[in-house]
Amino acid sequence: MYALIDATSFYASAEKVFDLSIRKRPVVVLSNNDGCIVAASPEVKKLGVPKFEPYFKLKPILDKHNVVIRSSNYELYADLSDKMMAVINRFSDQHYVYSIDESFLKFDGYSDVVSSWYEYGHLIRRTVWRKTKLPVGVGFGPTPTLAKAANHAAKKFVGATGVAVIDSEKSRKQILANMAVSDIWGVGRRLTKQLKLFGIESALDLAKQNPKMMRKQFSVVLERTISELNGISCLSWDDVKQRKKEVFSTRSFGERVENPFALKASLVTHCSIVAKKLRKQGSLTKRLIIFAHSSPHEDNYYKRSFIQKLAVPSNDSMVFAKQVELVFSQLFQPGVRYYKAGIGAIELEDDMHQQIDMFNVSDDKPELMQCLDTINKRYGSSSLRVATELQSNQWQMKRDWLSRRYTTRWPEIPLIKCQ
DNA sequence: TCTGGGGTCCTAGGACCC
DNA sequence: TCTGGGGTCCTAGGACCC
Repeated sequence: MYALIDATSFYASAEKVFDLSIRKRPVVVLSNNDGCIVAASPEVKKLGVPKFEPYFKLKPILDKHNVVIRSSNYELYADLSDKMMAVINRFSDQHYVYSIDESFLKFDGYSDVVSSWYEYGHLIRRTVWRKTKLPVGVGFGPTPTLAKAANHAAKKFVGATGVAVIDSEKSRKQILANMAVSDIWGVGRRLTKQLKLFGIESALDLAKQNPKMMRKQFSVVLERTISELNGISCLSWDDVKQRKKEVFSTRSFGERVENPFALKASLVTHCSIVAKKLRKQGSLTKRLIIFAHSSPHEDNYYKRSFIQKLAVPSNDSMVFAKQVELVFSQLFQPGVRYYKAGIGAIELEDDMHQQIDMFNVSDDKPELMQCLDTINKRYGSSSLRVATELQSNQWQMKRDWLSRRYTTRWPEIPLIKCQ
């Protein structure tokens, strides 16, 4: 049995944890740079505000309903996420954190201990709420895809209680019949449109299709989804937990950047972020993508990108930074109003199975990186940095409605006023 | 006044080679 | 008589997710 647990409108709910004055009010959270709406509390969803639309387009509606606006406070969300995951972790010996607000639990041999999954789900919900003041939904199913579907039912169906279980043919059919195909994990806009041509509207319609035929017509991915919907596990636990095959760090700028120091500082910062992610999952990269471009919404769109092959696979921040240094004079074009830049690591390898280099040309300093990670983990992620990152901060993002970082900064700790 | 997220994976198509 | 393969690598763009 699998469970999928996720927080309801996580960012918006996270904003409400320490700010009681907005607990009952409609709240939206904007993406980096206050660009788009990325989270909306249930009160806002009722107004029909679409997600991922630019904020400035929806401002009139939001103002009209007196909606609270917040910038992404990623430091706060990441910390609350850690706390939430720590609580969820108690409920199974197999736990995989799938995203900042979602995680899978797997239960092998729990049937003797758990008499009712439904009750168990509510126990999880209550415990997470008591410990973190975050509302979560819990879905159980025999495959990851069905657990996802149950989670959807737990939150969206009429009379939903926050927990739903698929543990019989009856419950499976009932939930899938009431679910649109577009709500299935892995079925997006395009596929929905194509499936409609086949008369496939509900999740159950899709589940009834012949997997082999659908593979021919569409893809292996859809074949797997169909099997999963029928309770046949295709995504093994290891698949779900698979290492990333590529890792990126990109950011658009708060204001257009024309200063080369600012552009370089941003790229080197992305190097550090990517390298850290690689070290965390135990990977090395053979190739690095380095890119920067102007706004695609403006005239004279300018984009350059470089693919750098590394002599020896690496996950060293300094080695990556050196690659930026190598291409920078070709990358930077004076007069271009840069809008966004980033770094990507592609062609990843396992760092445990590396061939030793005969000529020892590697510049990697694993001990230094380990030391850097340890210090940054203990004293905050920006304690120790590559000097180039600090040459300019003119590329930082815009965050006009940032809340306090209640749990990670002493000066911003919540205050309780006593009368 | 002007404003438009971030991450990962897959696929189609072209270049190039034998 | 008329016809013409298959593999690898690279890249851009798109699909999908949150």
